[in-house]
Amino acid sequence: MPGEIDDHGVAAFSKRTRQREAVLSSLADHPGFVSAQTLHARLRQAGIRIGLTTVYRTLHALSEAGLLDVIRQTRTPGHLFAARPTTEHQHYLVCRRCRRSVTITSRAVEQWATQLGHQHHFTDVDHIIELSGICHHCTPTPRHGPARA
Amino acid sequence: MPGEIDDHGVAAFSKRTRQREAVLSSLADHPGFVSAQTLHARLRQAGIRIGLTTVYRTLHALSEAGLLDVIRQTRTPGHLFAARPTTEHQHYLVCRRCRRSVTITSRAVEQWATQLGHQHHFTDVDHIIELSGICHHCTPTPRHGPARA
DNA sequence: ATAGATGCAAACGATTTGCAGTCTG
DNA sequence: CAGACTGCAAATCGTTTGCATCTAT
Repeated sequence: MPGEIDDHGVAAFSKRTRQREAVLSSLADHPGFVSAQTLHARLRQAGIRIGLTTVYRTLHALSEAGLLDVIRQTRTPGHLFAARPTTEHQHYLVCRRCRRSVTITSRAVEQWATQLGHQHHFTDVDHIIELSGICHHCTPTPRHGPARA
Repeated sequence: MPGEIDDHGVAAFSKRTRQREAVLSSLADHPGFVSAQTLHARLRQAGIRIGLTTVYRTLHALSEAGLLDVIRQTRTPGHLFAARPTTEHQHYLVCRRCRRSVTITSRAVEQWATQLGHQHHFTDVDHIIELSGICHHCTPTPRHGPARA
């Protein structure tokens, strides 16, 4: 069968549908983190007919399958999703303002986390590391005027 | 313009009330993490008359003041709060089943996070590290010793 | 044909807010 | 007394679920 579209290696679904293609495609194109709602809006703006529910369900299935990374920020409600760039466990440094993110790979921290689990007799240890800050693009330029502390 | 009083510290409250005492007291007594709702129930069961709203507001104020640690788990909705044991930044290894938690202090990771921010030109870098697993009390298969090598 | 996928609307659960009444400094 | 605090109810908000319909295989 010549000329097939990349399956994205998804075994999380048993049927191939237009909307699931769209979700994967959008996620692949946009490297940053998105909320389900934002993704939904993005898809609709792209002319794709898809329901919010489906977006949620697809996102959920994908992260279950380990194809997505999910993060939550302490003050911001909801989850943020991003396609997992590699098969390796990664973390991100996300800009709180523009949401631009930098991928972090640190075997040291992975090991630290795992070892820590063993030390405390925990099994099935999982870790979530969320780094956030203000990137240089968003750094409030030190200007003159009504200064604040 | 008026001289603003920049209050960074522990001036979260200006009045002392019965319910606030109770929240702080309960938090101090129970070392683990609690959800606002659970804390509320706990307080009521202790015979304290307090509204859920107040619990939320108090918890919020306390964490703003840096007196509490707040974590969120990926699948579990809501936040979990715990009194900050020391003034140092700490992390926790939380059992996903019984919620028992172990306090982790690692300057190495703190530095790693901070340095990472600098490397990527991020300012105001903050990090959230959540470790979870199944503690030995809750291990599904009550075997002796870690079977993994 | 048939199990899986979709989507709308309603349900949900956690958290917030409007507002009137209460209490502390 | 004034402003801070409280609490109920209603409003939000992100997410999930019921259910009837559609569709890929």
